[in-house]
Amino acid sequence: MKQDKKQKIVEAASKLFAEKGYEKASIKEIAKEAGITSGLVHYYFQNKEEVLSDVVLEASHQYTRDMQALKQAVPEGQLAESAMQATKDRVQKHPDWYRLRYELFAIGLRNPHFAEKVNQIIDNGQSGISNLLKPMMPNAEEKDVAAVAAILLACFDGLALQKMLNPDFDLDRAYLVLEKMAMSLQEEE
Amino acid sequence: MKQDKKQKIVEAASKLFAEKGYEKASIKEIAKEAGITSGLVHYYFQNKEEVLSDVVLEASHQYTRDMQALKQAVPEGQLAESAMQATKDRVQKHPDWYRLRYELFAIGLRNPHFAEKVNQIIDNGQSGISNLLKPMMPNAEEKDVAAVAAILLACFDGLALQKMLNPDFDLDRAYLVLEKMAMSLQEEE
DNA sequence: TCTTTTTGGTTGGTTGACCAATTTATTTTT
DNA sequence: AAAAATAAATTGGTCAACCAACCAAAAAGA
Repeated sequence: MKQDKKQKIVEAASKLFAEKGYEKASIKEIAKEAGITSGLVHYYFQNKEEVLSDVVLEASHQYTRDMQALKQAVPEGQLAESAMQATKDRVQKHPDWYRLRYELFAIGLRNPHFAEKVNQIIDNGQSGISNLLKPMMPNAEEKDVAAVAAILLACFDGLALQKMLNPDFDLDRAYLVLEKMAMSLQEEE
Repeated sequence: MKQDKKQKIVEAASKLFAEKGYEKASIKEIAKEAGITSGLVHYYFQNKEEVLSDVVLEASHQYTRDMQALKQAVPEGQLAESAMQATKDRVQKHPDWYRLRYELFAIGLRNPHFAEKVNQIIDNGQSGISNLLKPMMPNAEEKDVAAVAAILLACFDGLALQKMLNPDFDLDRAYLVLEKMAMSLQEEE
């Protein structure tokens, strides 16, 4: 029950942070979106920053959950291909997810107090990708696998950004080229 | 003279938008940073959004200028390598530049009114990279060159983000791997 | 009854927009 | 070239709107 309302607040905040940005999303609005009053937000959270903290935490878990769900739903041979496809589809299906992501990136960059927390979101994604990558690069050093994961993650976010800012952007072709680049790396090892 | 003060406002706004974000950087503060009073900001700009517009415009020009300067300063053979190095160095030398960039990305994503303008910043970077790439991929279709440029740009931004959020991130290794990936693409064509 | 949850309204402070008045620069007239 | 007139630049402050934080009291639940 308590968790219920708290969860609703985090969800409402995530949505509004993505839509209007952290600063412009007021606590009253968040409360309204969650179907409660503003006072209750302060009952569960000391201040707005604490709400943001929980939003960041939730965002970092979400990707891990999705990744593990995929891992269990798809045979190992097609895992890399499916992950790539799923990531590409996510741009169209959950633009708010990326909007929130970029909002949090910006907050992390300008607020050292949150940099570490926002970094967890990236780390989560990176280690998820690394796990998929390891079986495909058996001879590579762990650090190189991490580097490739970092690069792929950067591409996923960056290409999503370009597609969202410019609907004419050819996301499919970009992913085709990206796959080619990734594959070439595999053969070389 | 008129341009002098206007330019100062844009510079001050760029700095503060990068440091505190668009919403939290007040017009009074921007004016103070520029060494004037808030009323003058409204003399040159109708509202805060117009200031942001000019900041975006200036940001999109800056990269082009830097790119062209590099093109004239470095022999053609080392151009790709130098551009890569310069981009890597920029993370350490001008973190504010990336902070502003991500702030603008977030604004563009949540504000359709600015999406197109922010997209210009990306397009500028992309076409700059494309020009460097073309001589290296003579047999590739133009669309593929653009795709590679989009991927590289995404990597530059994403890796910079990771380095800034986490100083322990091994940027050098990531760039090493990235170069390897880019090179493999060249050989294949 | 006693505690937890929830409300609704208050408060001190900040902000963007706006403007009347003053100063500085430019042009015109003598 | 000095003086007068006009235009441009700049100030300082006002104002309504908004917000985060807070709290006393009501409602719900145990």
